[in-house]
Amino acid sequence: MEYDAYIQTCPTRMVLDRLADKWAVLVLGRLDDKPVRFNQLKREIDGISQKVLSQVLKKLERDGLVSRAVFATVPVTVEYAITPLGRTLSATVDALRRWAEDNIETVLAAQQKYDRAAV
Amino acid sequence: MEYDAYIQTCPTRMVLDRLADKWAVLVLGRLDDKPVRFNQLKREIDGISQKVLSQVLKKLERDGLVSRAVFATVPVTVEYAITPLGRTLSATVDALRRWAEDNIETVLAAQQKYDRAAV
DNA sequence: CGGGATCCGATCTGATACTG
DNA sequence: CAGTATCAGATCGGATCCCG
Repeated sequence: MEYDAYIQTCPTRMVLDRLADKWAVLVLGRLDDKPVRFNQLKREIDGISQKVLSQVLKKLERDGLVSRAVFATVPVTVEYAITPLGRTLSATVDALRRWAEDNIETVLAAQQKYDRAAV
Repeated sequence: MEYDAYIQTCPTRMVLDRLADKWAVLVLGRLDDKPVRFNQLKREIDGISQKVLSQVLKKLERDGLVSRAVFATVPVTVEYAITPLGRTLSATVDALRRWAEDNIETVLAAQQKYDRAAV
């Protein structure tokens, strides 16, 4: 209720709120290569429901990170593509991806140590 | 149920799941300067409840991103600090922060355009 | 001071069904 | 094909009370 207003005052929080949706990151990553259609995205992103995918795409489009193109074929074809703005964000997220891959071992080790101590 | 098992196979998803918690990022950012005590954190991070703060700190500690030091004062003092590992992640997140600040105008403009069109 | 335990309403999700 | 609408279940988050 007041959070929406508050969020506008903090850009970082806003962007993080978007990325907080892990699906958004996966969708963006998937679109980074080339435009993809709705059901193809659904098939390629393991575990996402069509409802959530549709919601995520709408948010990404609203933020100007993804574009939506409709082709008047029968049946209709809709292609989602990453925008130049989306691409710059994607590049930034890549740094995070690298961090994750580089440090996953360390994190997993820390978790195991923590869990053993907690018993 | 099976998601926990799945997540282990994808480092990026795991790290994103941690950062997906917007509070985690805020806590990490706040600890980046210097160690802080529990209630001080609660006061400084606007809007967080003590329950959520406690949960977030536990997760960050489990991941080895934050350390917890207890001092036997009366009453007891607990100080949370960022670890070297946490610091490297924090640096990566900073890139995201910069992207957010640099592009917030563009994103807000896109949102307004989208909302006008949707009417 | 630094939390844990509990209750409870708000939110999110998945599954299913339907449409242009 | 590309979605929207709906409903029931799971999860989350805040508020409150309590303890060492």
